[in-house]
Amino acid sequence: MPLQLSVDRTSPVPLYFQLSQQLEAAIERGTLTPGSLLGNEIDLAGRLGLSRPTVRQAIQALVDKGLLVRRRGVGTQVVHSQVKRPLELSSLYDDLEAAGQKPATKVLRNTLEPATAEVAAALGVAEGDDVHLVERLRYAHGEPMAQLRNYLPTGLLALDTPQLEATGLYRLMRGAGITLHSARQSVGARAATAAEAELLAEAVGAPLLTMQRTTFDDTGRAVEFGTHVYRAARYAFEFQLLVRP
Amino acid sequence: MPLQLSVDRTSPVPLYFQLSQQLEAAIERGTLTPGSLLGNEIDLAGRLGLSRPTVRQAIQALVDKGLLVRRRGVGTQVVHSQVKRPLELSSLYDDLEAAGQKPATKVLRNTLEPATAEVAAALGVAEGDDVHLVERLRYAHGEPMAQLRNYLPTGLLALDTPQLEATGLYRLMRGAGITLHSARQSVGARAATAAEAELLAEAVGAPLLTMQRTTFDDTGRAVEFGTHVYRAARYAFEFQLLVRP
DNA sequence: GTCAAGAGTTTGTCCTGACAATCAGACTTC
DNA sequence: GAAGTCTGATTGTCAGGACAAACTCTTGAC
Repeated sequence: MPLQLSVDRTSPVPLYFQLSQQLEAAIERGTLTPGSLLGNEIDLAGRLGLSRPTVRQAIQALVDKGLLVRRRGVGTQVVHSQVKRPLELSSLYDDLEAAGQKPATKVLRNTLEPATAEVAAALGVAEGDDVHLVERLRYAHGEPMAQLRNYLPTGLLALDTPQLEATGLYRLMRGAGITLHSARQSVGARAATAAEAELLAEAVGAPLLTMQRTTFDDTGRAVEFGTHVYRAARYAFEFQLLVRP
Repeated sequence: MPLQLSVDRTSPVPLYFQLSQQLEAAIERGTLTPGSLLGNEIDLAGRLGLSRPTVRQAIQALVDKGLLVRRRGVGTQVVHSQVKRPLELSSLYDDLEAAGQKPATKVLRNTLEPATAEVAAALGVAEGDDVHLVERLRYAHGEPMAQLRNYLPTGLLALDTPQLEATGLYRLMRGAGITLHSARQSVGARAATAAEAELLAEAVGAPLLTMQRTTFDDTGRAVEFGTHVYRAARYAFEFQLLVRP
């Protein structure tokens, strides 16, 4: 009921964003319980000394995140469900780390190779052009988990093997000033080949989860193409998704 | 360059939505080419006889969809990449239909069953309570493609077998006035059991793609829990996802 | 020629105000 | 008692204006 909200007008952080974060924190903390009404926008604006559009912008951000639901004539309610996060472009590294499993990485290859037709098409370069190839084996709890093979255009990023073993590829890219925008993914399954079985300590023919992903930055340039193979017995993709209204 | 834009003020469709749809259509059609500037918001508003907030709302909708990128001091650009759609909560039926493969469905079971512990937990009902069980086999091009098993709480929807064979489950739910809000999914892989192999015309031990999904409506109520099995040789999940800034 | 400063452009944020559409509940009427 | 009807509450849409922040390009200085 108390629900302390306040904004700092001297801060460079936008007002709507401050409000949005405070509301999200209150939901996370349980101060705003699922199903509870938020109180109407006009009052809220008045109490905070903000205008209604600003308050609406803050609320809209949380509606887009799936945390709130608005109903005309009724009000804005906290959605009561196990919303975690609406599927981000996360790396396996981050996923594992978030799950509390300290991931380890072994770089198997880090070279320049001429692009095959498939890679060239995905990255938008000419066939035969040199591209970076990074092949890694990722472990969790000391067990091999996945074989990750990534292709990157040249001249985008310095790929340092020690760094690749210490963190994830996406972090390196973000750190290099590349703003990831979207990705096209394909998730399937197939039986393990002899080489894969050897590498992942599985039997030949064991089911593997496969993922192909092309990632684009905000200029539409393909910045990465990866074909990955996961041990199905050890890993599954978990995600939350929102229906866009 | 011409780019015919106009809004109909007598229409009940919101102005920002009319504009947003026209812009999206122009991008789809190729009239607005990737990388091209959209022209500044003030002018655009003036030319259309709209206010700037309305134009901004229209543009924002497309930015959220990943079709446009805004840059302060530069302008709004059409993102040039193969954006299709940012992963909707789509049913297999819709997916197949969109791919031009006429899907067929055979209902194997449509009964009431007591909920197991797993189903009860997913749907938020008591263990042993009756729930609907719908088991279907889905075909594409006359070939079996997937086994779909769905559990639904009672009293939500009339599950008519002929209707289930004619369309997808999600369409039925939407038609019954249920507004889908979010879903929690898990995608994995495993080897086919003897029963699954028989049903899907695969060999025992063949890799299968598995998906579990719990769907929630906008009140946070679980409205469906499904465990599905796809022939990995015939199907893969394809989707596009956006990085939320 | 190179680098820095400044001007102009464009989006980002925020305000005030107004009316419309929709929903829930109380009220009226039959 | 049941059905329709009205009323109040709340979000949805739209206008117009103002200033701030970030980017690009030109201009100027060295």
